[in-house]
Amino acid sequence: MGLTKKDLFTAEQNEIAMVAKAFAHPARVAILQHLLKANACINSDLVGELGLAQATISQHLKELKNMGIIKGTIEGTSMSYCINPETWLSVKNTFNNLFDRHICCGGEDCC
Amino acid sequence: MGLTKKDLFTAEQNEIAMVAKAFAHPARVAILQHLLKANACINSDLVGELGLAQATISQHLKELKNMGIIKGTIEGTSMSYCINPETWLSVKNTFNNLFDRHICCGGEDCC
DNA sequence: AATATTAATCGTAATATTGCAATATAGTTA
DNA sequence: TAACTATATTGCAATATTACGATTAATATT
Repeated sequence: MGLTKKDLFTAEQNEIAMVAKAFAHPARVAILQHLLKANACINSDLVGELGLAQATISQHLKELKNMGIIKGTIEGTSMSYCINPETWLSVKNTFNNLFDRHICCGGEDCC
Repeated sequence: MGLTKKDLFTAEQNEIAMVAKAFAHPARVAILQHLLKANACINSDLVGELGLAQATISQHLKELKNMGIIKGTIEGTSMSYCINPETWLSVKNTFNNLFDRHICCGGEDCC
């Protein structure tokens, strides 16, 4: 059907899936990488940096902001976006908690 | 249009986006979590565990296998899936390389 | 006030994803 | 070899995502 059956899964599973979507599109990865490098930037910076239309960038920024992974503050005449440090750390921990659960293969084959 | 313009982005950005999709659906997260816990499992285990149809599970397993994040070996009459340790480590490193690029905010506000 | 500048939102089109029933395939067992 | 078991594939249908032009809104600048 194309409708994710969220009710079948745990809150943690839905949470991980939601956060992973922040990274699941190259434009959003590019935006995040640019923010990591530049510390902060505005919509028009990204329109120049990536080759996407202003409306498209704005939409990706909105999604990232809804996920809490970036935040925007009014900077004079424009909106300045940056990484949300608290969420960033939380996302890092969420992923590493998952990554570190793989403990098999202490040398021998595990499957 | 709904068509991701991959050619606008770097190989690394497309790679991260591709890998993130493994985690961007709760059913796939559930499958990976089950594999982390059980070490290995077969399609029918997952059909019982999650509430999805056999065909749907099979499709998610196929995607995860295409991404290289799991691998399947013939185990008697059925197909046994497990985490691919090499890819798992590589994905962990890819994400942490990104996570660790956030170095701002040594106490003061960064944006 | 008229005019830029900047970004958000709306409307729409195209493509992608999700899910499942039905069917196909392959190995196993009676 | 016929029935059974287990999984993959096919063929839809429904929903989600991506992208952009056009419009709107809000603030500066002249």
